[in-house]
Amino acid sequence: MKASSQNDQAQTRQQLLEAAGAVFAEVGFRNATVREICQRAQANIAAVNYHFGDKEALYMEVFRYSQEKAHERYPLVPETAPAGLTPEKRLYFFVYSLLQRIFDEGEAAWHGKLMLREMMEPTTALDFVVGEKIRPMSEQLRAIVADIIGGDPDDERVWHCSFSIVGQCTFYCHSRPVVTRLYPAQTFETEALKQLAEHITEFSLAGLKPFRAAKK
Amino acid sequence: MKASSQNDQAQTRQQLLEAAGAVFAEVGFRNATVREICQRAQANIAAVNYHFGDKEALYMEVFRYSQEKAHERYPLVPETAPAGLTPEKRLYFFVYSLLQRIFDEGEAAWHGKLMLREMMEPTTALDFVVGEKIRPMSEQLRAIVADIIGGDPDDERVWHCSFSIVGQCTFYCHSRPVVTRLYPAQTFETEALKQLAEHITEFSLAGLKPFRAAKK
DNA sequence: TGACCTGTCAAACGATTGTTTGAATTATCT
DNA sequence: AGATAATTCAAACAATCGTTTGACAGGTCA
Repeated sequence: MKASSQNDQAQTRQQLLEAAGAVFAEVGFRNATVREICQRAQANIAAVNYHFGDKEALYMEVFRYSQEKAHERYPLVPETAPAGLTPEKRLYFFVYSLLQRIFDEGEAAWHGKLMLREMMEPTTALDFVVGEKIRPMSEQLRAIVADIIGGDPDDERVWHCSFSIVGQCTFYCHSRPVVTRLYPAQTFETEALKQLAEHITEFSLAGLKPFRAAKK
Repeated sequence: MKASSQNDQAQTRQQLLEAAGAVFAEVGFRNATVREICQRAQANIAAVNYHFGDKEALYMEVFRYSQEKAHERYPLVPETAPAGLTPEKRLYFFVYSLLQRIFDEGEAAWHGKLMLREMMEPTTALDFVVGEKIRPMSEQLRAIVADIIGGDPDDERVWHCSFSIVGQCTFYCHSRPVVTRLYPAQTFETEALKQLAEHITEFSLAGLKPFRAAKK
């Protein structure tokens, strides 16, 4: 049939992307095998090399693909939060959105996990994702922090405070195996994430206070 | 000669341990090759299997070995800080000691990096290190936090606050490639670590304030 | 000295990796 | 329908992995 064949063309590529995203996120680039990716995608072993060239090119494509998915699911704060909000409310939205990204269990979860792996063992994909995604998020957060404590978004104080906030969020993901062993009561479903976001926001808003009013 | 042979016996084992520690810390367990370890240790390819059985047994031995090294270099806070200190001072010592462990560049650095890798891809070694090292550190930190905000060290509030503190510390290590790309001004030598410890302590002490006095 | 244990070494083993090949199959277009 | 291009497939490729093997050297104890 015509329809199925047309689908198959793009479908194999798509299935390879999704299967590769899952596998790369689970075991990392080097530990991922082309055979398993093709098996999950119900494609032939040669499919990766035919459609993408080699394993590394597939990896880069997966990065771009997963970034789109993550962005359309969890847009940046300015797009999702009503304008004119207080900086404190904007901080809460930022934290909650970041936690959601990180702990998403579905397809959009690849991006978070892939980024975590990039942080440990950077490849050329990291430069891409830093410039494309992380830097805008950093500027956004630093703008919020600067609104709260005053001063320029490029101040060392603002940088360190924003790192303190992001560090609290990423910790639960980076150290998840440790957290679950240490404190099994901690879960990561929707309601728990909300409580976590509230805690981190409250802790951070209070933590920012001593850094206020240092206006030159 | 007698001496050299006796030395060689233990010496090969020792060199294997140190070489393996370096390689495992650099590229992780699965990506580390027995050939490279033996090459760095100036030993034969069969040396690992002869002295340790297999690659995994070597990995566990490296974990134990590096833990000893790390502990004798950066003992826990109660051993290094004078007793009777205020909880605020003890928190600073805890933060600074943790940062030192994490960013040590020498031999003792293996342990920190190996632990980071365990958190991403846990093996059986993680259970060992959590029970042996991380849990005591967690209890220590939660005792400090409980001293500051009151309540039981097992309160959910205390747990989350201690995670907020540790998260700030580990962030710079977990996300180091991102931090250096985003904010190249950030360095990690002794003086910078001290300033970082001061910032995190100040941020955290202020952040703890809203959680005080919630005594039942 | 001669038997015995310990440790080292080069060589090879089987398994798995990413990639390539050439034929078979399917879709596209005149 | 027939020719052409695109895609899939099983099989094999060379390279690398952890591990095993058997020969060889040196020290110990009878």
